[in-house]
Amino acid sequence: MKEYLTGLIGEALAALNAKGKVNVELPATIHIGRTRDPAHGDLASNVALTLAGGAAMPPRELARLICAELPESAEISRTEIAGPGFINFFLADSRLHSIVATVLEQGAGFGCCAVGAGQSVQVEFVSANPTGPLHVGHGRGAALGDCIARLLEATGWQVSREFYYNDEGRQIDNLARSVQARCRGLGPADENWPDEAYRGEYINDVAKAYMSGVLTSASDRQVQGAGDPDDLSAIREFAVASLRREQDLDLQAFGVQFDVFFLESSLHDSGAVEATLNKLVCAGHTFEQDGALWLRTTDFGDDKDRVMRKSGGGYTYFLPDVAYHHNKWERGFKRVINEQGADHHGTVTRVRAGLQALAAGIPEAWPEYVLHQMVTVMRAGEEVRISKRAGNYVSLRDLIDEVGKDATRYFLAARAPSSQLTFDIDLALVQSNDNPVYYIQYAHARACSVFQQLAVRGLTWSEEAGLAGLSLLIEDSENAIMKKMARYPEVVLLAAQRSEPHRVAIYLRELAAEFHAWYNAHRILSEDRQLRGARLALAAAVRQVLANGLALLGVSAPESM
RNA sequence: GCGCUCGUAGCUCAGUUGGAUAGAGCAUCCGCCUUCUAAGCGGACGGUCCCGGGUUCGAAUCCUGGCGGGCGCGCCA
Repeated sequence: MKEYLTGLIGEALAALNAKGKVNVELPATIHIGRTRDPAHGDLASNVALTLAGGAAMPPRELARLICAELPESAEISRTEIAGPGFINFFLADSRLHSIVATVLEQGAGFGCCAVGAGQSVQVEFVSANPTGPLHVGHGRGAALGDCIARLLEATGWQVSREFYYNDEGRQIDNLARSVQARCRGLGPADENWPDEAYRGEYINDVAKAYMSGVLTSASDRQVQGAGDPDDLSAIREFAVASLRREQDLDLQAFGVQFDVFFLESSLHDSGAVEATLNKLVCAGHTFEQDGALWLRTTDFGDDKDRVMRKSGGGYTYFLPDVAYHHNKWERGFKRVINEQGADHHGTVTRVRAGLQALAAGIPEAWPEYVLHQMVTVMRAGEEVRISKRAGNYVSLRDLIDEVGKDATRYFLAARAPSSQLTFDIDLALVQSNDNPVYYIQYAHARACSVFQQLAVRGLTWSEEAGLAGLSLLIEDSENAIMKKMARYPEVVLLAAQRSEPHRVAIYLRELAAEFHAWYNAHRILSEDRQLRGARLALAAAVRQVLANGLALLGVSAPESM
């Protein structure tokens, strides 16, 4: 529709030029925007404002000339000049009504498009190391990453969800030693309790399971407890599997699934880390200093050079990171989105610099990053510092158990990733009924219940007849709903393109509000059969759009509440 | 100190890449259930869009300088 209007305006300007009434250069782009206030029509253009200077006439005068010269169109009921010189377009009612038919016809596919068709994209998210249960911060990553993946799927992309973690290394050693200490009956208060050991109660559970020979299975591994407190390596294997399993359960409760679990250790085992190192050395971007091997990342925009191999001989985390991303590239992902907490923003430049140094033809801005700001957790008016070592935890699972999957997902996905968010546990519990997600779900349930009432009253409705009577929908609240529904595909596309799922959440709240207002003001099950039919068609369309949007957020759409 | 990021109503947050009178929810106050679900609706109250300059027809939005919060700056991951 916007393209259509720019075409009309272009024609009008060309005609004015030809007639010599004005002399302006045709702009490269004519901007058409949606109006905020219904009194300003449906769409508006600022073209007269931007061209007034060049045309040497007042904007309103130019706008008047353009309007007079606009070709006749059945799509537009009227135009109007407003404010400093905006041209407001009022669309024909038939145009507005057609959205109802479109929604019902496309069903679950309404809002989807094919801009990503034939292309694959990898979304990496959560990527928590198996040293403890997932906390609220991971939850935000899980909600955002999964919603971004769903948005990409809705816009035609083929999406692979990936979870990367380290199953060896220092953190994992520490985990193993912590479990071992528990196996030996030690507690944090004991003298021989290892330094830096994890104190959480879950460590004790793992130790007990290990000692009693439990078979633990995670989505990507399965290990039996060996029962030997001296076998640190067996403890490590078992502990990693146990915590992976716990995380699986957390993710499952949250409605998140992964296609690939990628182990950092596999990069070492396959020789990919060394191969990456060799390539970097051969490419001539490395140097030795103080016994360590450095990569000159400053050549690629970093603010300081980075060590790859320590003077002691081991590799820093930086090198496997580069190897991992090179691996992603070699797997053929021309597009990769990494969803991470903002505390990792330092790695963005580093990893990209490392990839550039490989000279593998990887674009400079690859991979993409979506960094969410930190979640601060408040309880009893005080900030809860999350510390694995202290066992001070606000686990994702607790949250799901207490306020529910839907409310938690909505809460964590409904804010822009770039905004810090405060999760007040007490408030979340007290106000769980005031969570906007229920407001949206309630609108869906209400729409469903109207159809149940229809059956109860022994009435019937056909979509065909309902659509035939759409011209009877003349109330302001009905127009508002139809306008809002027509926007849905744009919202989905924008949210997908910008990796901002919160746009869908905000939109759904607005649509639900329009629906509730209409529901309160007018009876859908009117005595008038034709009007009833048309309103039921509108209700069915709203129900569909709400369901589609909630699905993008991974939130259920209940038929009754 | 340097880098990234954010700053909008008492609180939590939107604001469609520069548009018209800056919007929601919660909280507070006043109304609405013998009629399709009151987890709802209508109304009121509430603003120095952190501050100062700049760009232009027009700035919460872009540029610049401050102030304030968060995060990151290790041969830790």
